[in-house]
Order: sequence, then C-alpha cells, then structure tokens
Amino acid sequence: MNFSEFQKSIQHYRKSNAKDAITENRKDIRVKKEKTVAKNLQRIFEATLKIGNKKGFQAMSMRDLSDETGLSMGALYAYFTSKENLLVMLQRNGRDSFQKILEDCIDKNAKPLENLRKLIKTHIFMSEAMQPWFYFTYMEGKNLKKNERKIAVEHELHSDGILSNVLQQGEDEGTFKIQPHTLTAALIKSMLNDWYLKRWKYAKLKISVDEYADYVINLVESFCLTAPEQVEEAVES
Amino acid sequence: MNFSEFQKSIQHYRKSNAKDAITENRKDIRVKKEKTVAKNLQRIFEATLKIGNKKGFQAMSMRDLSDETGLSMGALYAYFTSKENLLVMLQRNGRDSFQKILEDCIDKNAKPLENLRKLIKTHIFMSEAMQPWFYFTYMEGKNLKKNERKIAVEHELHSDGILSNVLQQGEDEGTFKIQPHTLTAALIKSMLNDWYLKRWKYAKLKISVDEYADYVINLVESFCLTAPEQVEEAVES
DNA sequence: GTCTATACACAGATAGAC
DNA sequence: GTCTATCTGTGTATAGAC
Repeated sequence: MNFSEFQKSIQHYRKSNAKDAITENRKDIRVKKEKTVAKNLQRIFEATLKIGNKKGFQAMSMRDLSDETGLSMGALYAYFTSKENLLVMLQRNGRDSFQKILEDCIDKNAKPLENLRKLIKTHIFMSEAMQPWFYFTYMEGKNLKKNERKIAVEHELHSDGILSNVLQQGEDEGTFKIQPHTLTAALIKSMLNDWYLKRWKYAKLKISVDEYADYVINLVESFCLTAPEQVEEAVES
Repeated sequence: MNFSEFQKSIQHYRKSNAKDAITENRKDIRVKKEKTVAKNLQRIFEATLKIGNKKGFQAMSMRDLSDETGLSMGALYAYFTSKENLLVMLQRNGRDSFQKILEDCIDKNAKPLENLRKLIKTHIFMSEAMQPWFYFTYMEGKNLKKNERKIAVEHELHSDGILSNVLQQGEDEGTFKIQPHTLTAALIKSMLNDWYLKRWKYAKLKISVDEYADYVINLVESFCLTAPEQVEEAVES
C-alpha cells in the first residue's frame, strides 16, 4: 500500500469523523440546523488549526478566528461555549477515529512482521493526511486541563501499546529479537511523529511520504528481526 | 562515559554559558552591577522555563513571572526590554554552548563509530542536564519572529549535519552501510529529541538516561553497521 | 443564525518615588 | 536597583438588534 491508495481507503472514515464531531459536542452547540453546523464547524476547525499551528492556540485571538472564518465573534460563540471548549472539541475530534483506524489496520491472521509494517505505514499516512491536526494536538497538549490531558496521555499510551503488542507477538513467534519492546515502541513512535513535527525538514530533503515510511520500516526491521536475510518478505496487502 | 561523569565534565561550560548570557545581552540590560545581573538573570531564566513549560510562554503573564522570581514587574523590565526580547535571550542562551559541546565531543582521530556513539550520548546527556531549556526551545520555536526562527532552523540543520558527517565518514571507511545519511541523521535526531519531549513516558517505563542512550546506540548501530558482529568494540574514552 | 456594540478583566509596559 | 501605581491596548465573552 502506498499513500495515494491509503487516502482513498479512508474516505468513509473522514465522513463519519465529521458527523461524530457534531454529535459528540451537540450540547455545546446552540445552532440547530445540522447542515449549517456541519459547514461552519469544519470551517472553524480548519481555521483554528491554521492559525494555531502558526502562532499557537493561546496566541490566537477570537478576533483572528473571526477574520479567518468570516464569521463574527457572536456567531462563533454559537458553536462552542468558550475558547477552552473549542480546544477540547478539536483535540477530541480526530483522536477516536485515529485510534480506530490504527486498530482496524491490524489483521489478526497476519504475521507480526506484516502487522508491524502496516502499523508504521498507517501511522505515517494518517499524519500526512491530517498533518495540521496531528501537529496541533502534539503542540497544544500541555494546554489542556488536568482531566483532558489525562485522556490524551491514555490515548498515546494505548497506541504505543498496539505497537508493543505486535512486537511481543513477533518475539513469541521467533521472528523478532527478544527486547524491551515497550521501549522499542516508544522509539519507533518518535520516528513516526517526526514526520509531521518536522515537515519542513523532510520537504527540504525532498523525501516523499512513501519513501519516509519505507525507510523507517527498513530501519525498524534491521533492529527487530532475528535474521533479516532469512525472513521471507511479508505479503503486500 | 555515563551521565554522572558527563555532568562533572561540563561544569566549566555551564559557568561560561552564564557569563555569555550577560555579555551577549548587555545592551538590553539596564542594571549595572555584574553580580546582581548574574543572580537575577538566572532566576528570571529559570522561572520563565518553569512557567513556560507548564502553560506555554504566551500564556505566561509578566505578573506570573513577577510572582515566581520575587521581583516586581518594574524590576523585571530592567533585565529585558520586552517579553519578546526575553524569549529571544532565552533561546539564544543555550544554543551556542550546546553547539560548541557537540562539536567539541568529536575526536578527529577517533573512528566514526566511536564518534557516532559520543554524539548520541552527548546529545542525550545534554538534554537531560538542561531538560527545561531543551523542551522550551523545541516548543516555543514557532513563536519566534522570522529572523530568529531562521537562526534556530540553521542551528538544527547544523547539528543534523554533524551527525550526518560522521555517518558519511563511516561509509567512506567501510564501517557503515551506504545509505541516505541525511535521512538517517534526521531519524536519529527524532529519537534523541524524544528523551526530553516525552520525559513522563520514560519515567513511567523506569528507563534511566544511561539505559536510554545505550539502547538508542544499539538500535542505530544495528541499522548502520555493515557487519555488526565483526566490528570491534569502539574504545571507551 | 448572524450581526454590531460593548462590558470588563487582564495583558504588557512605564513613570516616578524610595 | 527595586518598588508601587497606573496607562493603554487587547483579550474573552455576551446582550440585544436584525
């Protein structure tokens, strides 16, 4: 699978994600008409990501947001109760569907090596498709209040755990070296994150998403596999 | 070399760094007495890092800073001309000495493999010794104005370059596999950065700095070395 | 639903006493 | 050198007209 194939495959996730954003936050949204909400909420999210990623969420004023969305300040507050509430909505929004896609990409009947590759590709491709959200979520995590931050941390540990489980299975099966796989998972994660955190760098190096994903897979395999040359190639799906 | 040895070895760098912070910013500091400046500037820097890393620099008010330092707002402004100026001073401060230490740790007569190990250890140990500064600089980079941000980017690329050069030398020598080493350098960097970016995670996993450094070295070597088993151990310095 | 106008709290910054 | 008191702009948020 390459990135453009991936993009097609997640179309339906994106649509259901947009609807979830509304239903999850229904009580905080004063506007009734579903169509209007869908249209404006998306505009608000996009504008927040755009400004927030440029100057930081705290530094973004509601007047900035008003200018960018074309909605007046009064209108904006019909879609959220406070700036803090907007932040929470935005963070929550992508999180669940991201976790779902990560879990869904694992095939219980497939070999660990194949699942490892799929996880890496899916993570990188997701963050490419939704770069602004990933970047925003990473950078603004510390601005969340205690309870919401706790949830964010749990999600992060959960996705580390998915990686870690696959590594464990590979060890059990004998394909992977016996290693502290929670630590390995964390290191792999740092490389996955770098793709959306340091986008400018990879643009400068002229590395495409597909190249990046393949290179990371290559690196990870050379560290994890017991005998790289002897393991047969995992089947492409 | 382990972390506690490292800490002793950089004592003199730390002192000269503190003095550089004053001379570099002399024109923006109204207070004359050198002793007073040294004492208060350090308090201001520490307080800024503490508050800034908790809630973000933008969200930190000068009143917050006043409370934390014990200095009044009026007194604070005797040490910098504006909040923006404080940010720039702080970012500049560690940068040069960090770059210097990185460059100094390379031994031109040593083998590339040994230098690679030293670079990795030095980077991780530095970020451990000055964690608040590293975290702050990473997170607040985007709040810099155009010109200062450009300098920050150059520093990052420069330190990537140091890594990349060592990889190149290893390739020339035949110790390392031929690979796109700028990309490898970027990936190594992401793992180095993770140590100070996700400190809570490694604390939870009960990984020490020394363990972390060794594990990263291990991973990098298994990817870079042509024939891991045959290469003799690099001499510990 | 969306607008304009405005409340009022708090930000960064400075003047002038000590 | 450091303080207190205060200026002025901007922030978030809302009331009430359309």
